[in-house]
Amino acid sequence: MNDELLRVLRRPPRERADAARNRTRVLEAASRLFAEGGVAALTVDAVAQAAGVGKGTVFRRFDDKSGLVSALLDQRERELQEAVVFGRPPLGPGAPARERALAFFDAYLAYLADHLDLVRLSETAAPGARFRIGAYVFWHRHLAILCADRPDPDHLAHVLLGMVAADLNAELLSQGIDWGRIRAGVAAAVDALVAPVHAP
Amino acid sequence: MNDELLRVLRRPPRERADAARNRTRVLEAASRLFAEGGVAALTVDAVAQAAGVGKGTVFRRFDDKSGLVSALLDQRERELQEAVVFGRPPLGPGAPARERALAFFDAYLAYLADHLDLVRLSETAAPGARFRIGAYVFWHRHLAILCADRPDPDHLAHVLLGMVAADLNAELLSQGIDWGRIRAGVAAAVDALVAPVHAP
DNA sequence: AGCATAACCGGACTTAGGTCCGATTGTCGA
DNA sequence: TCGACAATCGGACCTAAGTCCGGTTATGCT
Repeated sequence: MNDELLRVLRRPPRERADAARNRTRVLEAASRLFAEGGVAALTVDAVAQAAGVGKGTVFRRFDDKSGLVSALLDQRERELQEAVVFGRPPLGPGAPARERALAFFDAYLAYLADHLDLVRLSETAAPGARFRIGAYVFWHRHLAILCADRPDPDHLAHVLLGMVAADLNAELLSQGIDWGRIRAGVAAAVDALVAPVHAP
Repeated sequence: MNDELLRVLRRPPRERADAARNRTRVLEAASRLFAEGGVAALTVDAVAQAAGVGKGTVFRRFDDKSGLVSALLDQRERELQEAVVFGRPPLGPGAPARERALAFFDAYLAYLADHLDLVRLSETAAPGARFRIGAYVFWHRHLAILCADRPDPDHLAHVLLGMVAADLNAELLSQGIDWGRIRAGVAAAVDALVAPVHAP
């Protein structure tokens, strides 16, 4: 039982070398397949085969397909997150809440426009996947803090993020509503929703 | 070619008796399976077998699983639609736009609370299924008309409907946000978004 | 260096939605 | 009543996500 105690105290052993190598292989293979054939070519079997790895390995690393695609998007999303936390106003700290929110949605829509297919895949691979992605939780906190003076910031933040759901915006585009209208519409809504409670 | 002409002019032949009988059988089987085992029991194979019908038949009638579930919900949804078109204010015609919108969301949230699992299934069975359902198109028109004086009623109506997406609300419930908070939050958002443009 | 252990690997297997096509059967016109 | 046509039927088949488990290998301790 001394052994057990020691094992608990010991820091978790670092990732095995083969595991790390396989992770990068899988991500590279996925990236290449997507570049060549779009989302249609991005099946787990194809990725595993292209990476020279078993299917089980992919699922152990990334949990599910949604996780794999999220990992592909991770880099870009991280940049946006850092700009929000450490960047200059109005995206970063320092600007009034409403302007920060507007800046965030502008930046996020640009990101979405660049990666709509992949984001959509990561959000719809499994029902409810969208809300489990780390980035979603992050954006939700950010917006809830910006709306702190409203009656229910938690709910409002979810509603705001609903406007940038990949599925919705893919549908809007297919209906002929272009990114310009989307940006304008989102900005107007943010303006109306994040405004401080108006005194009558 | 005379034949062909006649065939075109002739009204489309009514649904074959066996086809109609099978449709009701499938719907009854689906309804029973759901009552007994919830959404988990609602697989297409199980429904087909319980209805004593081949799998192909189910798909021919209802296109896909989403269509089957939508058909199950059709009755209830129709009642709501009729109340909106022919009912008394504030849900029906006659009340100011903002009040009609508020009444609609209240009624829809009640419907959603009663059938969350099924609605979720019908909305997430296939990516983008939500927007193809007839009812969605109907609600979208209704709301766009109510927002006619806003800059982009089309986009705004989509954003408003985003608040009652089944997936989102299932997530909110699982996070401990109850229907009372949801109703209040939605009402506040509708109030802010549907308000006529304020003169500065 | 050698060994015990735990993590990792990978492919066979399961599940479920959706497609297809030969066989069947209802419907319409004569 | 009967025949031809077209819609319908049904189950075998396909695809793709996700699970499982016996074999393998890196790791860390002695």
